[in-house]
Amino acid sequence: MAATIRDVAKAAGVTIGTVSRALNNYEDVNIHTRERIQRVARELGYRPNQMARCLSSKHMKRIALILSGFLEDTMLNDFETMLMKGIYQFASEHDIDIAMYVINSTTQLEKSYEQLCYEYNIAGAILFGLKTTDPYCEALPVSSRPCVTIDTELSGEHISNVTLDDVAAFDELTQYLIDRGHRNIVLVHGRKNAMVSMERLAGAYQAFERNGLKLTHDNIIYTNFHREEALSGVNEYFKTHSPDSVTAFLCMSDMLAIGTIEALKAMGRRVPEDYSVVGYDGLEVTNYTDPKITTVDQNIKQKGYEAARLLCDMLNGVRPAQKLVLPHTLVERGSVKDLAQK
Amino acid sequence: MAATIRDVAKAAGVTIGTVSRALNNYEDVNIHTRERIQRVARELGYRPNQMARCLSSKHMKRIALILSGFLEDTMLNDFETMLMKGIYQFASEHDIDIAMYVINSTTQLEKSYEQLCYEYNIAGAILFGLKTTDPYCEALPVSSRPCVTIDTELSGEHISNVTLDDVAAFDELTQYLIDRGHRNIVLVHGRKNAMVSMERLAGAYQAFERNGLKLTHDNIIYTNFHREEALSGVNEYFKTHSPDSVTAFLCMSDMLAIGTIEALKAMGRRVPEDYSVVGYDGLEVTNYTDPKITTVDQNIKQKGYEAARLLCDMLNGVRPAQKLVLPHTLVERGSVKDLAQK
DNA sequence: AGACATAACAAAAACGTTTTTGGCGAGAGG
DNA sequence: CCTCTCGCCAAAAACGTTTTTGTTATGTCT
Repeated sequence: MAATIRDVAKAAGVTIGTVSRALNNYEDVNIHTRERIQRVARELGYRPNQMARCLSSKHMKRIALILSGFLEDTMLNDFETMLMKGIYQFASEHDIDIAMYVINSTTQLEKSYEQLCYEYNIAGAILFGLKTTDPYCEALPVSSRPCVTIDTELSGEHISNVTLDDVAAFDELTQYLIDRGHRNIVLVHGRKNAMVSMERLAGAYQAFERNGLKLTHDNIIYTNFHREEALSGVNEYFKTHSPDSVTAFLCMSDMLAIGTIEALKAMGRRVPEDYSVVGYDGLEVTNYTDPKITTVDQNIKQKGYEAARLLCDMLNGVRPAQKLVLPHTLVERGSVKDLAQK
Repeated sequence: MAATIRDVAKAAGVTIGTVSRALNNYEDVNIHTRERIQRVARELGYRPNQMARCLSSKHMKRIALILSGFLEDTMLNDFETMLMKGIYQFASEHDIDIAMYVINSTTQLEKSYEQLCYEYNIAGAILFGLKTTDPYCEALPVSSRPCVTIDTELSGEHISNVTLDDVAAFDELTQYLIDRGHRNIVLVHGRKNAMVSMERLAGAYQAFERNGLKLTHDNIIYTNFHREEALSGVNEYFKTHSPDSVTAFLCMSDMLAIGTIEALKAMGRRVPEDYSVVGYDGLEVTNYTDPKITTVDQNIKQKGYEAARLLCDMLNGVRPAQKLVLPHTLVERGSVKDLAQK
């Protein structure tokens, strides 16, 4: 059986309170005693039980990563994984441990945010995957626990958001196509009521307007972010439109771009020679397709890292709640043809 | 503040002990009292604090997922994610919660397996990513805690393994190529000392032998499982071999297949028309490449699910430690040409 | 009727920490 | 010499549960 604090106390000839204060580097324990205790603890291989720790202590609570919709098959594994890598990267660098909980819209109804936090002694949380209609979106702003939402805009005294400027990024992506001579652009749209879709639409609209182009229902293909829908959507599109009515496809996600390219190839068209396609997200997979897809990298791993840092800073009171907008990166690969270039 | 067991006790006019036994459905509490307590608990939104719970109770401990090497950039994100999905799937179905810990070879030295388990009240664990040289590989067999290793063969009284028959699967994959008329096959090899590489090599060797083919260093390209190494490896290969000295590339992983295809394409060759390529793992990404890659699906999600189930069964004493070999699936896609077919 | 089992709960111990409060001796200031 | 502070540590309370042990009333058997 592993050593407890009591074993250390007995071996060092002090009480458990002194051991605790010695190991936590309190001031009021003599330097010699402290060192003796630390030596004994090391010799016994003592490690404080974390359960007991955060039970007793007021401020030794845990930080959590709460993932919503993780189990639903969105095909976007990369997102959560990258996020987790960023978060655990920070955690390992700062020797903190984070607890992960997977929830969904249903479990949010069964167990409130406060209940969840209380149940697991959660001092602060990072939340990802929240839909605007989710119950937790109402609970977070009124909670006294600091939290950081990723890709979800929520305001409150103790809420920070880590996002990127989706509007600007998508504007930039659209402009990128326009700059390369594309005037007839079809937008492959994501889930209609999703916040991200709305923002990206706004970005596209903004760029279209600025360049005197029109964005109408006629040149939008609607999907729910699934690859297959882009595939069938593109096929549908060409049933009512001539092949040369469009030169580029502006997709709201990489997966949609993959579906679009697949459809075009199946029709015997080449990318980017016949049609240009751009994606959005910066998934690893865009490196492995043919052609490699030009996309906007969301730097999701960095998002995770920054979210973790922000949360810890908030918990330590060294940084106020804030809205952090991370930079995005337009990654030029090989799926776009420059029409201007002769 | 959330309700504690004391609040429930007071509101129901009983002691906390009775509340605990009532909520945990013990026999020795009157049916009426029990129902009253449960009603009060519901009204107060009471949820037992899990930290306190597993501190006090002997058998209310936690099950853990211990991931080694998660933060190292292996580009195999899909693996861990799929695994986690399987595990959390089981967890959500059975209302148990699992704690995740990410470690690596270094942290294994700093904190022993037993210390880790004691520190976090872990009753049993699922381990993934263990290298054969890792310290935990010696600790697990002598531990009294049940555990399940995934893709790592370890024997011990309380150790189960969930694996697939790598040898047979790779044999089957090799035979698949041979059956389609391929005689000149180049093996794209993974990390040399890795267990999985050795097993897959054995499978390939076995199939080669059976068909009277020779597997020599001359037709093996060595890599460390990285895509770039396959890419450069294939280029190197053709510097010393004529283009028609080979018809198929047998890759030990999907990533290697992706790199191989990329190299071939860059040389102006077509897949599968000029060269056939097969992968191994069944990553989602093999669906998005061009051509889609024929591969062996490891059913990693199911591995996670079964591992979780097995561990729980072991903890509940309803299933002994065992070596579980899950089925694999050869997935035919479009990266192999049938030479026999005219 | 007396001994004894049983149902149903109360009371208290235990889990392993952190934190608060108490106490004692030594040195300092008046 | 008396008090006051302070360094240092012991003692005990607290965290929120589960589990063990005790107790009381009620019934059952001989």
